[in-house]
Amino acid sequence: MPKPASVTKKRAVRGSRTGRPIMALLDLLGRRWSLRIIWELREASLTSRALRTACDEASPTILQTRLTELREAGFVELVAGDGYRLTGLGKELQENFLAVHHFAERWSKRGVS
Amino acid sequence: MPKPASVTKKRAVRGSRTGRPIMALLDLLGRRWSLRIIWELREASLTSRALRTACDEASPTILQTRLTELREAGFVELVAGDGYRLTGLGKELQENFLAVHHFAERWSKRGVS
DNA sequence: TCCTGTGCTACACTAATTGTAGCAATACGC
DNA sequence: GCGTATTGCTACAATTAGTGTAGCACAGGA
Repeated sequence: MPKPASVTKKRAVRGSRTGRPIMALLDLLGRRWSLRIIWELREASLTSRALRTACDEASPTILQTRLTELREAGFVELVAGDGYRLTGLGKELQENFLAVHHFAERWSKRGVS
Repeated sequence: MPKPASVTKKRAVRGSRTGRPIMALLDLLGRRWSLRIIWELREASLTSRALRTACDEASPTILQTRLTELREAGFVELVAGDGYRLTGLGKELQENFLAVHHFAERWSKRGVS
């Protein structure tokens, strides 16, 4: 059973002190693997192991850290027997990134010097 | 022993080897201050000092690194006498983030526990 | 029982980021 | 000329964040 992770001390999102939510979000998403995790969960829920595989065998330490942060932010949830998946809020965020995805395709086609 | 750290050695975007541009983009944007820089340049060009101020006095070392990466990616350019500004490509990317900005506002209004 | 898979953590190591200081070049006013 | 201020940018030690490997406790299934 998941034990309440009590000892997470520092997790306040940088920029949140400014009172501008975009700063807090930009900071959270600007941490390694955050965007990638949301991206990989875009279609189906994944177990922690499957997510690790999808994320190019990233370190479980940092994946676990990011998952905790994303869960606290309300973007991701852990469903018993089904692994991690996006919440409604997470799906909303992900949809905003679809545009970025399409942009990435166009971007890659340009001479990136 | 501390190694002789030469600057600007490795900057290939992680994930680019997979051939999936979204991975390369997610990795580039997932580095600290990348998203923030694009955000701060959304309306006007800024000199390096002004950008540093806008970015909460972030270290010039990393800002310079990110600016170089973003310039190589074609999102940002340095205009003599006018500082840094988004390119057409950068503006395009930034527009995709407007949706995320609006999302951030709604996100902050929810009980973030 | 022995497997296997899950979420998750410990640990030492390496890479990334920070903070402070400072450089060379340019442009001002004197 | 000289001082001074601003630009883009860099050095470097210290700190923080992330990596990689190993392993834990728990929950089925055979």
